[in-house]
Amino acid sequence: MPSFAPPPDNAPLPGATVKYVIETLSTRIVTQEYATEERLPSERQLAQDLGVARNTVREALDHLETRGLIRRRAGSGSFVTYDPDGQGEALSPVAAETGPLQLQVMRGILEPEMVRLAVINMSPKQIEALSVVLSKMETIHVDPTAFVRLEEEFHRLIAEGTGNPLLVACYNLVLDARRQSFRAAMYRRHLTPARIAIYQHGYNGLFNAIAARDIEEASEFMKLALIEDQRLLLQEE
Amino acid sequence: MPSFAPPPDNAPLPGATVKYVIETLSTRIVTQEYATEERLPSERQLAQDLGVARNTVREALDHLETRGLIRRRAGSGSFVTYDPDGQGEALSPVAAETGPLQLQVMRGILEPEMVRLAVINMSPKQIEALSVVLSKMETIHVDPTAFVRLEEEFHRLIAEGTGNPLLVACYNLVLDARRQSFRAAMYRRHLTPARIAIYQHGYNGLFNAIAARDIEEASEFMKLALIEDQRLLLQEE
DNA sequence: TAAAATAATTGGTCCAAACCAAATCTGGCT
DNA sequence: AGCCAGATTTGGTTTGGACCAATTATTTTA
Repeated sequence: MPSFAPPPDNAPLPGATVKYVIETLSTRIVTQEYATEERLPSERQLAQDLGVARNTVREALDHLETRGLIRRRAGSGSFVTYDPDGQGEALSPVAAETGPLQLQVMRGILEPEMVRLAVINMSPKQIEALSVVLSKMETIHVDPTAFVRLEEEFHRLIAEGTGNPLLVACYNLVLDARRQSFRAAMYRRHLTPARIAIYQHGYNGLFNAIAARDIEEASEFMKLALIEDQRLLLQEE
Repeated sequence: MPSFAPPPDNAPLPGATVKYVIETLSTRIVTQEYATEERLPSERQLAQDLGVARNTVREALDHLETRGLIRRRAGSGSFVTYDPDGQGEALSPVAAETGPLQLQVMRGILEPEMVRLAVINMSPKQIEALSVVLSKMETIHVDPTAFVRLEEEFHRLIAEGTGNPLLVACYNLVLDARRQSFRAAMYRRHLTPARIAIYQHGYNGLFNAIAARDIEEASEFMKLALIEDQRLLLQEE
């Protein structure tokens, strides 16, 4: 008989160990805990540290490699290829032809519903991952590039929290377009420290609403973040 | 020291076992030794027959699944999805892992808003194109495959009618997933002539609402079509 | 000191076993 | 017949261990 209570967390629950490792490592990479070009610990070491079998670590690394976050060399090690300042990241073609207004429209459709689904479906572990990203965000006060990157990770985690692969795929397109828009905005120095502080406050509220499983509150915060982005992206000068 | 003699073959040589299994199985599938829709032997059986571990068989099956040759259902078996009669348009990977319920959720989010934007933005020429597809649909009374294809075209035109490339890109993913779901539904002969007639009536009303620029009416018809699809895709037998 | 041999480390591949959850099959009951 | 409970089968996940091949570090040797 299945129990109503959520799975007893903290240690990876059966059937989700690989995902746990993927989450853990990709977060460390995106947050530059493992810096670009850096060698990450050996598979055997990671296995021991994370308390899983080496096979499991390998599966996770396979995933990271196909996602282009790392590259592996036999006998040498696994190296971070993910580059935050990736000028060279190939944006999907749709991102190029999507204007800021069209982006906002699409986000306005997806995000409020997305966060509702996420609030309902996110596991404690996923919420924990969210909090990790949030706390990293709170340490940033100036660097717009780093902040936007973490913001994106935050959004991605919410999308994945819905458990809907189709929604995740769609939202990835949205995030691509968003990244492109923000690149221009950062170039114009619109993302000032003052603005960053505003965002931090908003995301903090959003996270608390999610953690408290308050659907409407979370949806409202999501809309506020969207409006804030709108101010940033659509302002003309 | 490497030996001059060629590797003692017949049995897979070390370091190429997975490839050997992939080769063997994909050949059997493409040559229809395992026919389309047929269930192939269980993983444990294959492992024994081919003289390898079940793990190795699984790795090979993973590969075949991502290549779209087979589909696996826990507790049921692995089935050949490869269809030599070229209909086999490669579905995007997300379509494969999207369940009918998840598809419905995503459509419920996108379509009502999408049709609103379309009603506002569609040019007379685009509406004309819609009417052409609609009249083609009305000539079909039996053939589910042809009808579904036209239906998809109808939806695609609406998406393009929004003038939002990002939305179009997202909705293409949705249509991919929808096509995959409908494939199964058609196989189970759920799309009967009676149902087709119901759809035709609905699409007719939807078109009239769009042509009349009646936003709310169009959105309502769109929701009705979605509910009808829901009946078709989520019905159990 | 420089080159060569050797050891240690690292990712790559494969195997064997155990357990889970979903789906299916089976036997007995009404 | 029809239904239901339990045994069985099937894919899904994870563990742990063994060996290989590429690389790097270390030691030995000329």
